Amino acid sequence: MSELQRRPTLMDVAEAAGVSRALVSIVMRGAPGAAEATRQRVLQAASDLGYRADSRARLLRSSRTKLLGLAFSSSQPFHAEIVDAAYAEASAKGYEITLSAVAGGRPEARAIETLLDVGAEALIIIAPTLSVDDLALHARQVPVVSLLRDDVGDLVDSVSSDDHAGIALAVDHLVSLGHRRIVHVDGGTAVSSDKRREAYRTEMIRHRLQPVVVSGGPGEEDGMGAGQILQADLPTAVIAFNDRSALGIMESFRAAGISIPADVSVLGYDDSNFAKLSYVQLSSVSQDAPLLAAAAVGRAVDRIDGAKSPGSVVRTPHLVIRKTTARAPEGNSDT
Amino acid sequence: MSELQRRPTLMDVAEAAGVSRALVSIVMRGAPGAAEATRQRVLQAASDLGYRADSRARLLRSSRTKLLGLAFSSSQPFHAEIVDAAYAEASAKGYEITLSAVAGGRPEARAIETLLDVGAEALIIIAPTLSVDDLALHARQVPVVSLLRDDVGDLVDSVSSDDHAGIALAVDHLVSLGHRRIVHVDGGTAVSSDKRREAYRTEMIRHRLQPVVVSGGPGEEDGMGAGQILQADLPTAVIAFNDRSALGIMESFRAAGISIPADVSVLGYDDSNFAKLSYVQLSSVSQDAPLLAAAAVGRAVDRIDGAKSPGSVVRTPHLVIRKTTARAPEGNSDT
DNA sequence: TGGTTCAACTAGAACGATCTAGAAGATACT
DNA sequence: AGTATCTTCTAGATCGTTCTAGTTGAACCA
Repeated sequence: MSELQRRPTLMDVAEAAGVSRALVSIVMRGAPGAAEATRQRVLQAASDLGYRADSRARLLRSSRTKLLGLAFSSSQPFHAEIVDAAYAEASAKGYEITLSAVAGGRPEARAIETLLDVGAEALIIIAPTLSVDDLALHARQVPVVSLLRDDVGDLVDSVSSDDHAGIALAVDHLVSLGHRRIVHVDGGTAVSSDKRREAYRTEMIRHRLQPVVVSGGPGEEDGMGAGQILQADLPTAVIAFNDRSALGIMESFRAAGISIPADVSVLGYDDSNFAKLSYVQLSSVSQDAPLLAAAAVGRAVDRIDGAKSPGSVVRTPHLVIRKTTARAPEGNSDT
Repeated sequence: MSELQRRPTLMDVAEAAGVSRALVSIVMRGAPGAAEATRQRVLQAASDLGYRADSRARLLRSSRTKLLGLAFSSSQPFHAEIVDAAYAEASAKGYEITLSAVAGGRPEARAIETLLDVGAEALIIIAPTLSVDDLALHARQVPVVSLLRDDVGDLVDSVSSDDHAGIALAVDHLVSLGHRRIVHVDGGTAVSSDKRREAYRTEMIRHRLQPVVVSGGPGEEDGMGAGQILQADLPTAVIAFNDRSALGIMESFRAAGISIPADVSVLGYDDSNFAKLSYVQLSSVSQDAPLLAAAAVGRAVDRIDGAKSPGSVVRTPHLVIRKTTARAPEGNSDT
């Protein structure tokens, strides 16, 4: 019944159309050098046979794959947003993207192997955890672009978001609303947690305010825990490490009857999809996934096309104000 | 400085080791037919040169890619869970997986093209939206396994979860807790919404209870809307189309001061990652992503290895009871 | 001694595309 | 007419592997 027939080759199409292999190749690539009539005849034959070029053979010969390898972590919603955007950008530049996920039992190194095996011409790695040396090793073979991490040595490109600027936006926004007691719930050991914490400290001091950091983490649970601690001596505003943490903080406040933003303002980071939900409406610092993705794809393509030296691109995040931040409550002065 | 050097080939290794190309090939594949001493010499030369087999050439020749193509939707967290599990299962069976995402501007057809282009030997498509005819078309070329959808004709395999059994579990559970006024908030136009709604109806009738369906959808917002409606005449239990909808329903109840599960029990569907969160603790019907993924990969590999006819596998979901379901409140009799 | 068997190795043809160089035929120019 | 030029097409090499069919030489046996 459903037997798998051998895949037709250039030769089959050539015979069917009564021309040479080479000419079929010309027609299929849309290259110049074929008469219009013949072109039509060949295309007809090809579609009759259900011909589809074997990319292995094609790429073996031409050594161009037009393929960008993208390694991401399947458990991170933010990565998924970047993946989406990368597809769009790549296809606009005439490239395809192959994905490889870093999952539970699947280390980054493995994901990269796979990408190279299918012939990616460049690697885009979201938040690489590999050592600088390992990254450099791969960079000798193909251009490597690191996304969301910038301390990757000078052999690999990096595209990242300016954490300091993001936190500065957050602090400025809250200060301009009259807040003075602004606490930061940090990301614990998560990537870029250190940067954001330090940025928070310097920005607070710049405003001549007292920085207070409560330790947290990247998940809702971490936010919950931090929220409990904060209730003992409630500040007027909280800057969370990310949106998920913010969600936990808010949940803990709500359970205690603390109202947001009347009693306390909460600001997230990432502007994740769920921040937009009607019942969340979380104000957040947006890293703008589409822009980051576009920049990464752009770098990768430039490098493939011969741009000599790697460089680093830093994008400035922006603030998305929704319903969880408001003016500081009256008569709440600090130290 | 960082110039990309030409990738070393079998020939280079052969010269370095002073043997023929063929022998190097034998050694690299670990095939029998080389003396131990030579084998070591070749391996040494290979690692000195940093040799890594060109899979395009290899696969062109052997016409085996050991590659499974997996198409998924990047915006669905549940798909991500399946992807994770599929990786593990595939590598246990000696296969690699290439991913292709169905994203905003990127239709399923495009994703499939890409998978075939890189040489996938079989296609696993999560919740395919393609027509039965289109699927059959691809199935003539490679084995195709449909995940989470079973009406796909008899040329393609399907692995799905038994929606009727899942809903039956849900209804039975609530009935056993003494609930009689159980409402279903459906999934609107979402895939398998019809099936779950019908299953709910028959199961309710089987228990001689009055089925009541409120129309909803797959997102939190849809749940919110349905929650508002339900408040007018509160039932003792709600079965949501999925977890996200359940979350919306709960949020709407909470805002109205209705307590869960004291006043009303809420049951989700999917057992998503967030259902486990400490402040959610949602009871839910689990479709068991790892099992589904394993079954799909298993089918794909069997078909590649020559299993003749496609078949369909249906897995039975199970119930995960957490904190949102409890005994029905006393003295709340129905019609 | 001469034949068989076996392990260790190699030459060269695949695989299915692209690419280079050139042939054949039509057209234009002097 | 003779030649240059352009378009359309083709033969054959090539990419880096694997595979088939050997070849070589040593060991074994009667």
